[in-house]
Amino acid sequence: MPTYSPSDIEARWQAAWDEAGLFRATRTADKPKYYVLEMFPYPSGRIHMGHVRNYTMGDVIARYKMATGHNVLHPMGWDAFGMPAENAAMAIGGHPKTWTYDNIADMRAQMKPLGLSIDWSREFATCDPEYYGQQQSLFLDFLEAGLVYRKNAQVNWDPVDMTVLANEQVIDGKGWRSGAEVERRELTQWFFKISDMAGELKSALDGLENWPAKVRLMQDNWIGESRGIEITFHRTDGNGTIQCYSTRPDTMRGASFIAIAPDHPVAKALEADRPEVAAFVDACRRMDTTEAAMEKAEKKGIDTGLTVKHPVYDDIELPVWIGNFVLMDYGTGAVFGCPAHDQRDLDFARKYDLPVRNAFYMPGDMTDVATEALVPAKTETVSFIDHFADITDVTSQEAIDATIDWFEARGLGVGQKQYRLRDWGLSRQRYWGCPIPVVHCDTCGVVPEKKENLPVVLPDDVDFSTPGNPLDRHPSWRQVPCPKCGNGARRETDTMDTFVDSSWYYARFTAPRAETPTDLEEAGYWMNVDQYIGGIEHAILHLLYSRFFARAMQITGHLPETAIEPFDALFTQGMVTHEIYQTRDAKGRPVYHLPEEVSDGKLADGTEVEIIPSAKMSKSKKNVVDPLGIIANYGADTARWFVLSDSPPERDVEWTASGAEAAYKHLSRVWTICDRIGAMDKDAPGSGDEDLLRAMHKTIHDVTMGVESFGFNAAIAKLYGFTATLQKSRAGYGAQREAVMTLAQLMAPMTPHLSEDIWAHQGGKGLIATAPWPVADDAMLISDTVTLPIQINGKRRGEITVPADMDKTEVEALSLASEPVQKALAGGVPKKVIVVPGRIVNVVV
RNA sequence: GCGGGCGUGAUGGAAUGGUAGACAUAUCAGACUUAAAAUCUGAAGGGGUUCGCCCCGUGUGGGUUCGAGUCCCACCGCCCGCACCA
Repeated sequence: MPTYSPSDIEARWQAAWDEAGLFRATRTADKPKYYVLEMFPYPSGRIHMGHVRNYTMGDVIARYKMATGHNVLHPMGWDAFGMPAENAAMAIGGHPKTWTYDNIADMRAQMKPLGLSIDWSREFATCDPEYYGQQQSLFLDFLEAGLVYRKNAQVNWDPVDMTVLANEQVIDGKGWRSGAEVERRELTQWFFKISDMAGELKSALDGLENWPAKVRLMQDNWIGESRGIEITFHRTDGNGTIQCYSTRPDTMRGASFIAIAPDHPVAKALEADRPEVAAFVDACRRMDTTEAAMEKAEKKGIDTGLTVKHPVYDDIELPVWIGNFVLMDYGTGAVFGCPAHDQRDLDFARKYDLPVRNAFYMPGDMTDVATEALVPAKTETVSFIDHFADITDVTSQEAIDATIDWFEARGLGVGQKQYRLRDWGLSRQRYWGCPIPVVHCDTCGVVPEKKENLPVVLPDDVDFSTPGNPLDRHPSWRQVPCPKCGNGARRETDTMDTFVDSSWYYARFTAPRAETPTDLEEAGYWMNVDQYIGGIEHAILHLLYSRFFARAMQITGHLPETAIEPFDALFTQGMVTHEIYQTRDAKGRPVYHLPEEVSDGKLADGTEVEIIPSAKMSKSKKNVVDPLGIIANYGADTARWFVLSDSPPERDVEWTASGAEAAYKHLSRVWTICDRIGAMDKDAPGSGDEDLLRAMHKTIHDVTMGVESFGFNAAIAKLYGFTATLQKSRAGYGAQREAVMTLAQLMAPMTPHLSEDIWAHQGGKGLIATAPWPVADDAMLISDTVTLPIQINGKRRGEITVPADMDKTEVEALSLASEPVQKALAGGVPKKVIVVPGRIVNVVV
């Protein structure tokens, strides 16, 4: 047999799997189903190591589940709409559509050599009219169900991408993709009513036991529940009321002003008659264009001259101010200011000389608030000053609850939960996205497109020579008859946020060619996704939107009731990182070098490079390793083995040339062992058969546990260990053959090609991919004797080997008789002896 | 500021409260070779040693326990998420 030659092996077995149709999923009644899904890729045109790691993990699970008797669905598709296609069209010419489909073809060709157990017959791209047409159909159903609406709102405007962003897409005041400072603009936009489900999306997090706690917590914080009360303040001029939301009604006695948002209706009403108010409101709008500026902006206000009555103390009147810090879209857009117990209110009060009144003091310290607000922790007890609800000796939280009850009982306010989560704005002023299927008619208003007219297909003849939305400039595409009255009308030119596309693709995979968005029977069988795998960067956006969509699809009859939460288990994998190699040019600017240009810390011309610690692979830093190169040199199995080794899957793994080399060496070693065993004398007696088989069963046990618990690195360590044992074994042919075939099976989820080859060489029946997973024999896991460490006062001082089933008292007697214990006792009597059967003996002297 | 996580050899990392450092990398030594590479075998936390062993050791300090990397408390450092949210 020649040396290990992955390129021959891999192509051959991939063909064999294809021919057997091994990964094509169909419904069956005789096996439990298992749906494993990795977050589908954006077709950038090239796969990177992150993809390799992500899909390899999913593939390990899929192949393992297949071997353990599951009916596995493991699909793949393309998250194909989005800005890069348009940017490419603008930068290098061409069309987003050609660019995208060419990339998909390239990437599919790059992925196939990895030998993933994917059902390619279910493949689709979100930019296929077949897919986005169904998405438009969903949109219309959501619209009818009141889950989508249109409103005029302040939106986050990305001035570089020239489009609107969702709140979730604004990071540190900058666009998530362009990095540009986000501006506020007022536009009419479509919104998903995700905020209606805030409470449900939050409370259901508790049920997601197989999600990382971190992701649940991030979503929890993002949804952000607060309990409080909406209190009615009556205007002293008799012109109605102002509603204020507060989480601290217990400080009501200290209320000394009301602050309303610049866009509050009361403020807007004053603009016409009061130029100084209009000027202030206008300044608020113009000055605070960027999110970043808003965060730093000084707290400013203007007195409206209006006053309201204190809801409890009739004799107190509170001035109404407009404050630049009050947000119209949180709570009621109006707050009461209690300077004594809120730092921001105190700063505001000192600046504008408003009264500061304590509602309570710390026990034993009746000092009035001066420059620092008195804010007790929820569990702290404070001394209230003649509190109207008559509370004494209660914690801050109890005071809040009692006050809410008191207000509600008198009809002065209503207890409420308030969420931070806002509705999801989905309109984007882009070409390369799913058209929003509505028509604007001068007589009928906004009219949904008729379902029989779906899909509303993107026009191909568009011009990218100027920035902005080419659909807007298209000569004819917009002109359509109104679906209602038939008169001339205009198509909506906004397209959907690309996060809409990825919010339901998992459901579409269950019936990718259905003529409705989903097929309830297929979805009922395959959903939910049993194991979802992807990056932590989607902890909020994609996963929250998908959870909303699953609920919305259920309401509109597109998913069965069982599929409320789409992803039963979630695993967030770490990135693949690499060192960065840098030199400086004549002007001292950094110049980066690809890993293959560097050896021994030097370039080919001998220049030393500066090594910058490992970071996410990125083209700009040139710290990238191309999977195709690795596969060409070492084969897919080596790449797969490496990305699973060394680091726990949830953590980052650093790609090193030596590590990749080591993976290849190991696979070669396994190959050589298989070869050696094949050449063995079949009848020659061996020695140590039982030891080898015991080690084998222990490995079956450990690797199974490792794969089940996403401990791939630990499983691989055990496989290294067993390989070394097998390599040194002098056991007979039968035992060695059994050992190497089991080794191949245990490695098969990670290195499927090599495993198939070993299996075939050793005369295994059929394909290893379909062979049932080995089961550890419990009897072989228990040995006859066991070596127990002996501790004296908790420190290891020796060991004894005893029969595994030896009685506890006998073990104790033997331990006491052992040399180290005798030495430590020096003729005395131990204070205590602890014997943990099969584990350890501890003697306290 | 609020919420959460993590600190283990030169490096990546193992370790249901039970022999800390598995496995891998890098390093060193040996075998094979004219030599190198490849391959194989072995060493290796720090310090001491009369070569029997002994002492110290999982960020720091305390605690619980027969026994703590693991549990509890405080502190230090790093990382992540959120933040004008009333």
